[in-house]
Order: sequence, then C-alpha cells, then structure tokens
Amino acid sequence: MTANVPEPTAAPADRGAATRSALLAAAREVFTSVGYAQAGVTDIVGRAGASVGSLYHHFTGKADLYVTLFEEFHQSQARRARQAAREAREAQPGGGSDPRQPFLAAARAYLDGCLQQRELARLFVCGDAPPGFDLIMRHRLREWASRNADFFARSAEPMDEAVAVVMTGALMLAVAEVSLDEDAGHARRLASGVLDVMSGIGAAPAS
Amino acid sequence: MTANVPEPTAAPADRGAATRSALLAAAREVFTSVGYAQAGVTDIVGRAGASVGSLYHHFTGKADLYVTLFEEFHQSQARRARQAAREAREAQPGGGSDPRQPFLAAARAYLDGCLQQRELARLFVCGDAPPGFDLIMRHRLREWASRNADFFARSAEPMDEAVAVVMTGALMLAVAEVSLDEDAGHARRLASGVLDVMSGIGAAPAS
DNA sequence: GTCTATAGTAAGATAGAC
DNA sequence: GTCTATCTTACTATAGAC
Repeated sequence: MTANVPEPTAAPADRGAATRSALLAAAREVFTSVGYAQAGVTDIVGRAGASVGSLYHHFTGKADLYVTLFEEFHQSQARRARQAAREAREAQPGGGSDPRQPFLAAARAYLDGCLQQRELARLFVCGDAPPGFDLIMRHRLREWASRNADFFARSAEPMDEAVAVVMTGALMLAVAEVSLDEDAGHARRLASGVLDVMSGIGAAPAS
Repeated sequence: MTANVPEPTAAPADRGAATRSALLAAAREVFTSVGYAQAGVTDIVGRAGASVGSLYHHFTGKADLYVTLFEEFHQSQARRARQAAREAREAQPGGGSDPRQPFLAAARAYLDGCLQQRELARLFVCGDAPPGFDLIMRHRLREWASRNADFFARSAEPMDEAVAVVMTGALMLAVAEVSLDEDAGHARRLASGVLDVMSGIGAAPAS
C-alpha cells in the first residue's frame, strides 16, 4: 500500500507499449511522407524518440513495421465493414430477401474508409512496399471477401469460387484506384460505379 | 567482296545481342528457382557466362533484368490475345452482333498463356519482386484491358470506367490465382469459371 | 564497342553494456 | 527494455585491357 509507488509492476510494462506505439506512429509519418524504400530506420527511431535497438526489440525490422501498420489499418476497416453489414441486414424488410445487400454494404464501407484515410490507404497501394507485401495484402483481402461472400452461400450452393475471385479482384483494384485518385469527387463516383457493377454479378443468367 | 570476312560489322553487334539474350535466359532460370531477392547478380552472370560489367552495360541493374523479363512475357501474352480476339471477331456470324466475345476470347488466351508458361507467370505474382513492380504490372494490365475493352465502347457510350476496373481487377486476381495454383486441372476450371462470370458483367440491367 | 577485376557505399541487422 | 557502436552483405560504379 505504498502511495509513492503507484503500480510498480504495471508502469514498466506500459513504457514498453508506449515505445511501441511511438515507433508505429513515427513509421506512419515517415512512410507516408518519403515512402518505404527512402525511409531510413534512423529517421523513424529519431522521430519516435527511441533507438535502433528498441525497434528491433519490438519488431523484426523495417518491413515488420510496415506490415503491422497495414494489419492495424485492415482490422479497423474490417470492423467498420462488419458494422455496416450488420446494419444493412437488420434494415432489410423480410427475412433473407437479398443476401447480397450486406456484402455490398460492407464493400462500400471498406471503400469509404479508404477515402477517409486516403494518405494511409495510398501508402499500401502505391507500390513502394517491402518485398512480398502485395502477396500479404492480396491474401488478407481474399479471405476477407470470401468470409463476407458467405452471405451468398446461404441462398444456393456453397458460393462459387470464380465469383469470389471476380468480386475480390474488382474490390482490390477499386481500392487501389480510389486511394490513388487525386480528385476526391471522381474517386467517390468511381467507387459507387464499381459497387453498382458488382451488385449485378450474382444475378443468375436466365438459362 | 572479301569472302573470308563475312559481315565484319554485323558479327560484333550480334555478339552483344547474344550476351543480352544469355543474361535474360540466365536471369529467368535463377529468378524462377531461388526468387528475386535471393538471386545474386553474380549467380546470374555466372550462369550466363558473362560478367557483372556486361550486365550493367546492357541493363541498369538487377531490377531492370526482372522488369524486362516481364515486359517480354506480357508482350508475348498480348500478341496471343490479339490473335485470339481477331479470330473470335471473324468467327462471328453477323456484323458486330456481340462486341464482348473478342474481349473474352482475348482474356481466355491471356489466362491460357499463364497456364502454359506457369513457372514464369508464377514469378511475377509470387510477390518476390523489385520494389514498385506490382505498380508496373497493374499499369500494364490496366492499359491492356482498357484497350481491349474498347470493344464495349462501340455498342453504347464510351465504356464505363467502373466496368473496366471490375474487368481488369477480376482478370488480375485470376491471373495470380491460376498461376499459383498447384493443381493444373483446378486452375483450368477456375479460369473458365471466372470467364463465365465476366461474360455476364456487361449485361444491361433490365431497368 | 565489349568485357574483367576491383573498390565504394549505404542501410539494415546484431552484440553486448546499462 | 533501452541504447550505442559495429558489422556484414550485396548492389552499384569505375578503371582499364582486348
């Protein structure tokens, strides 16, 4: 019960977490301003008020810093999208009248998030990334879309793989084009247009 | 008219071209076996029977070697696709009965090429590439699809940009998935499925 | 004009003290 | 957990022979 030493065990642990956060924040600033390749590890630790050794204690290296930034961004995006899908599902009149609406709402939320956090989103699609990153991003979006597209499965057979590829591919390029577009208005219209086109894909051909 | 010295000026020039070809062939072998990052320039020039200086005479560096391999692959693919589009257009009964058929034939030819040159195609989508490469590849496929999708424009308004994004994105991911798939049969079926889905995209919604 | 051999350089990664 | 000093690696560039 010593009042002079508040949480003697918790404080040091928080200090590590604070360093980690500072490193991530600094990395975000440096990466978005000069790009990944140009960014030096020394620049990042300098801005974070930390040192090279700290960086390699918390992360495996520069690439890990970059990937971690993306993982956090993607998780945040997925949260928004999940929320939007839930609202769209509840807003529907009947039971499962149109299982595609939640997915489209989620995709719209994802694209909206890219528009709102434009600078960060641009970092991940500009092509200046650690080797193998686009594979990681592709995998994340692939599993995200496949999971959400399970809404389709409830209607008929277990969701055609080809439809998932088309949907995911379209979304991936839309994310890139929207994020890189200088004209915000044009980007917004493009996002809407892509969603319109995607909404027609599930339509059964009158065979 | 000296018969003893056949083309005294052409022979040295051919020698340079031969070195260049040898370097490209060696780079292809090394990259496809150990990947881009792991490949050393010394490995490449060693296998080519050339030297580091030769490499930097013909190319700007290791990245240029990789990009050149892709440009040649893509050009070859585009040639095949153009041929397939022409045949599809000529095979059509009426005049411009369905402007989508040539595009779909071209896309099918592109995917077929990836299946036939699987090892090389895999190199470009595995994620192990010089920084900024996926941006180059995206740009090439984007302009290729936009050019081919002009077939759509002949029917109504100047080709919706959103449709182009969906088509290109779908094709890009299909190329990646098909190239990386271990099971050749599954890859072939997936390619067909994606083309089927794409063929339904242009269909006018009954508004 | 083409190639060999050698040195430069820069940046990320690590070892070990505090 | 944090830091400083050091190292290693591999791409890049250049000088000079054929």
